[in-house]
Amino acid sequence: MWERGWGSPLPCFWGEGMGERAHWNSRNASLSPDPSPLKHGRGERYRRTLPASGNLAGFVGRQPLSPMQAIYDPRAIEQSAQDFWERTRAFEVTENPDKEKFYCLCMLPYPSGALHMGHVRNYTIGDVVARYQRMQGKNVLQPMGWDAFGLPAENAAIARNVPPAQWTYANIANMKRQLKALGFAYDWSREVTTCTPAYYRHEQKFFTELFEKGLVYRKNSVVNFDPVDQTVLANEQVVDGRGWRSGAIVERREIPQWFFRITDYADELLNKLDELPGWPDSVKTMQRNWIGRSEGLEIQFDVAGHAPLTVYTTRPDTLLGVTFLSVAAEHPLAREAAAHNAELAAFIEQCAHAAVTEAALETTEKRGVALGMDALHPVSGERVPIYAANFVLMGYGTGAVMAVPGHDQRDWEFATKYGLPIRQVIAPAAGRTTDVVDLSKSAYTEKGVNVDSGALPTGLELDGKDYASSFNALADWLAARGKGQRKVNFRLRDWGVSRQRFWGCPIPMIYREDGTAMPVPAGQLPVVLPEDVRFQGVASPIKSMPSFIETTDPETGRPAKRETDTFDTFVESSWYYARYCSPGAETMLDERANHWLPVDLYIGGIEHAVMHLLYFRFWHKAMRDCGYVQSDEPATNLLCQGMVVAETFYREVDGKKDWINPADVDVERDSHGRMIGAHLKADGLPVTIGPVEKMSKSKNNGVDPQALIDTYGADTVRLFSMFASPPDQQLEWSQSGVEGMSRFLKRIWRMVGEFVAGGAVPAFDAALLSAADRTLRTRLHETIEGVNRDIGTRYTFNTAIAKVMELSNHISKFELTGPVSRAVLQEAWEAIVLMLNPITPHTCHALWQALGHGEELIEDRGFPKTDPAALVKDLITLVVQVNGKLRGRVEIAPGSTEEAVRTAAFANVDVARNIEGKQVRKFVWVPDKLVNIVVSD
RNA sequence: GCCGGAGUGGCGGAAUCGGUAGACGCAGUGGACUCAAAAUCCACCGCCCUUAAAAGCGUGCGGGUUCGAGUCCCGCCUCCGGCACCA
Repeated sequence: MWERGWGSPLPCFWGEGMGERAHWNSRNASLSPDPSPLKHGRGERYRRTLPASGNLAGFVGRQPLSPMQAIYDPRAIEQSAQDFWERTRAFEVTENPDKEKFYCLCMLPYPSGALHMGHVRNYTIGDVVARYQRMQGKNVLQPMGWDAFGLPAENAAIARNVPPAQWTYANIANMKRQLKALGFAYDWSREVTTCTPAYYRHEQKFFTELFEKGLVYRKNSVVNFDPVDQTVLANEQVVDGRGWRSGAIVERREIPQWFFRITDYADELLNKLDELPGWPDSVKTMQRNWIGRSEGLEIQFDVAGHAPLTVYTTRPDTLLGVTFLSVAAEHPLAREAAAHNAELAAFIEQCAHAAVTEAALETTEKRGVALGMDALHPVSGERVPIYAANFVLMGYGTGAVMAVPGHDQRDWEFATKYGLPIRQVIAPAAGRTTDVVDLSKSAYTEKGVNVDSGALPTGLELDGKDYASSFNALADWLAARGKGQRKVNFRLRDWGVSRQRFWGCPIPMIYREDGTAMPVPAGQLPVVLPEDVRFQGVASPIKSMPSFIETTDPETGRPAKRETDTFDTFVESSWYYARYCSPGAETMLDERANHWLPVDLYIGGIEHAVMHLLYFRFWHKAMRDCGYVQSDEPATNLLCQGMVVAETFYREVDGKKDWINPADVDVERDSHGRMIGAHLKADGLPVTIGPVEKMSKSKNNGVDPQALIDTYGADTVRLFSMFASPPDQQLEWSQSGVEGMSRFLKRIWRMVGEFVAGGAVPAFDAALLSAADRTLRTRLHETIEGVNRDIGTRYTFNTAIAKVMELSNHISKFELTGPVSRAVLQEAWEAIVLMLNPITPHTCHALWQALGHGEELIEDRGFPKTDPAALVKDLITLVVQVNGKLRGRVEIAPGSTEEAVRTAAFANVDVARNIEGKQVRKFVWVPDKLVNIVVSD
């Protein structure tokens, strides 16, 4: 494990012997100290010390100021700052019409037991933005809560024989303590826990409202069924086609389930994406593709003696190329044909055990069996065979598709495999001369012009027509004969919310004696999930609990049964953001929600790009249509963070990899710093270096944030998570990188200490600035400008930190040269503390006091502002290229004319050498930036 | 399979609107301080050829556009996220 401990709390304080280490003022000893009176009785402060850590509880909250200790002691600093925030309720907010609001929201955590680095990263990003926005004078809401229902609690309950509720609440307590230790500026008075009736009662009520509006319905849908455990399995619980616990071959089963009509909102969910400029393009593109709006035709194929088969296609132009149809294995037609076809029956049986995920469907080998039935082509009247195929699912669309092997690659592969005819009816359009059509090698899938359509009925000419014309011709012709119609289709499917699990919100429905369903009346809500339960096996306890199930029909008083399924946990996470705005409200939301919504910045993992973020948008629109909110969209800006990854190490034992935590490994490097080997600390023997992968239990490469906080302090952990990479890319964990951040904080601490120990600060007077003072001020204000842009608009916290580091490097080289040099340094240090405050708030809370201020909330001080006068420069460096290659630099006044620049450029000795004896062809001038002299021999 | 990303020194990354590739940090090398170590401070640090200077090469691979490409276009490769019951 990580080395723990806090270094030695040396009784050594600034002003008592460390002063001569302060190199800038020791070099310039004659310039300081200033004899003028001290600002706030500085001298006295250095005589007070923090008590030894461990005795802090009695200290914090009563002493007015923490004196500055020579050694950077994160434990004491962080405890003191956190106590100050808690004591003053610094981050509790109420609606304030006089201030601009900013709602900063992070995706709420699942209480799995302990924080992981992904949480730390997510919540640090949120906290940096929240504190920064507060420093911009805004009224910032930053809440936190718990996505407390879910599968892992049931697994823990089964494994340890504790009720899921007990496990969940214990995890919440632990993780809340960890969040507080990281110093996040949350308004905890708004905390929500989704597994409490106080939360889910509103969701049950809203569900019944949606039911009354017709936005909820019940239909059959496929699940994974474990025949041994007699239970429904999540996709994650199916491993290689078997139940993860029982090992039984999983079966597909159709059971009735509740659905939200999210497809009613498909058009709005799609169109409103165009009005979300603050969302990443990648997420909007994924959502567009997920919704998948398409325009096509629904076409009927007659089947002798049966109802016609309806297929949907976006390529009706290829209709004359149809050589067979495919239906799902569960299709009634296939079932009927199987009655006297053993091969087909066996195939259907096999399909009943196949995985149901789209990925599995698309990647498993396409197979099929002929039904021995034909359909009639609606245009040509030809007989085309019908196949049962494993890549068509009942329930998605009509359960039947038309196959055009000449112009669809999947159909081509199927036809090639089963010897079905492949017919070309599309040829490259004029101008597409590079297209090669060789149907013996692959399908031609481009849109082109129709050819070889054969003998067509009068009034339907296709040959020579392009995609749009043949689409229209066929749509009209088929519609006139009742064989087809235009149809807008969506890939998006309705949202199935029924789960056959215990640890979820009960679906508030009642089944009457006649089997019809009705919602639980408002007066009888909430339907409370019993918390004190023990699992007998793996099934949900309420499914065999008469006290839960048995009820009465509220209209007739006759016996009735409750629904025992619970909601998908995405339901709870679809509206928590709104509930934060109305804490304690008797209804789901009250007027306060409209004050705070929409969320100004929503931060979370990219893995939620489609499902959660689409449900979240859908729910907001449904709430709007029920009168709960006024806005159309839940969040105006979205920031998706990357994963946290780490190196992996392992040893092979009997061909099995035994993964070793990076914390337990020492790495050897060669003289260039390349990693050449690693060995286990415990036994000194070598281990194999694996790839860099997402932190996970299975690869044992997770790093415990708590151990890092204990060793380095929360600010170091926060600083590292923000510095190591930009928020939207993956973050690679590095032990030495964390140590580097710790070094930086210690260095800043020491430098501020040395500066303060240098004595009083003269008043700032621009007229007295030396050249060096002016240069430092220019750098300072360039930094302020850059950091404002990086944190406020670009969200590139890594470059903001780099800029502050660069500035601190300049300060360490800065020499006092004028009467107001110390005033410039005071300005610089105050600005640095303010700029770093969103990222390392505890350290900055202490440094701010060290710089002569009282204990106060830095957020209310405001973020530093750029002084435009400080940005003005006398000379700038202009780059001179010859034929696009850098050959020289010239110093020139900003705003110089092209002629002046040309003269200076040609006068440069390095440039002259490179153009000597050559002819100047062109002179490219980019004002105040560069010139490019194009020459030839 | 489909959808969306990413690929730059030994490593994480910077280059913000097509204009100086490698900011900042880590690792490493040399030095100062120390009895010594740790800590700290100073210097160096893409590759290649060099005493040095200068030149050449260099942003996953192959082409293209441009005075100029990490950045734009076309075609690939590899890795990562998602694919509807993990959250």
